[in-house]
Amino acid sequence: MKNSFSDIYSLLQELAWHFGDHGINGECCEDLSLVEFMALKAAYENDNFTIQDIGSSINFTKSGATRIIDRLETKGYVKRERSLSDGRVCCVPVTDKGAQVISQIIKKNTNYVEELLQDLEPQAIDNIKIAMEILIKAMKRQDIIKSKSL
Amino acid sequence: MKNSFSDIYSLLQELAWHFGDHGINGECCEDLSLVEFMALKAAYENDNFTIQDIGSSINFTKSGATRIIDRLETKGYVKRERSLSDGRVCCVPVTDKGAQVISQIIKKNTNYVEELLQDLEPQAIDNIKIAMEILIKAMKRQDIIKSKSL
DNA sequence: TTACATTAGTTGACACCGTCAACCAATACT
DNA sequence: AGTATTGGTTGACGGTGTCAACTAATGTAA
Repeated sequence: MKNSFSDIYSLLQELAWHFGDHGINGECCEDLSLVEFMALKAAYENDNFTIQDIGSSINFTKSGATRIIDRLETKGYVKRERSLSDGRVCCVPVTDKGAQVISQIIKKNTNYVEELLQDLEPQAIDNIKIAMEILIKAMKRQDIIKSKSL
Repeated sequence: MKNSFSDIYSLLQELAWHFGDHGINGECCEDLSLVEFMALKAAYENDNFTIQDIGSSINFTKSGATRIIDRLETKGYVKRERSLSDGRVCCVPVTDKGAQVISQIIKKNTNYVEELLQDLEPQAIDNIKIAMEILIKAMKRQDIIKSKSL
């Protein structure tokens, strides 16, 4: 049983490496690094996300977040808009071009996953999905526990 | 069904992020970055691995590999040894200290996974393991196909 | 044996990237 | 009004991987 955990860890490690910075997602798409993609996705999925929100959602300092938004802005994927209710905060709406690039990346990677798994039984595919959902749920719960204990 | 693939992709993305450079493994252990850990692990698991072997196993150029080995060497985790049969190649044996740090990291992360999953039924844990093995097997097969088609 | 080609590894210059600390401007507190 | 706080930006910096040029060892062929 103990051994199962270490197997799972090493499998996770391998998966993470493959889908991380240095694997298929290193190039990600056109002109986005993985970090930039994650930031863009965060902005895309959360209306009125501020720069610091984006930073903390990807574990960066606020100056790091500023720099990433700089890059995304010069690439035309987001805009900076001062909040009307509070002149300090910057909201970062995603432009049409940004939304387009996001969905393009997601589509491409979804296709990749489909290629990977196409030969499996529907049942097996579902099992994979369920297994990963359980894992991620456990991960998130753990995060909450850790953040409380600080 | 199509939708399952996109779900799985996004779950994979999340997992990879969590276990990647910026998540729990960003700090990895003591004084190793994730990249360094992967290189050290590659050297550890393969006897007589050369510097370029290590580089290609983590998708780096040979000069990148040299730099990583530099760091691992100054930290005392590997040694450089010219091959006796070919004076050009460097083998990179892992020192005792290196082996120790590797097993320490693996242990720590195994514990983390155990913490995550301890409340699950043994059956569920096994399912997770099986699901991930299938995924990785598919991944590797795909890699081979891709490398052949180049 | 000499001359040329190839291969493993190293190094200097460089560009990219995220952090830190100092800073500015807007808002909140009293 | 005056001070403290907060969101965001910027300059300086250190860390890191690449590229191209290099050295040294090996292979090849006359």
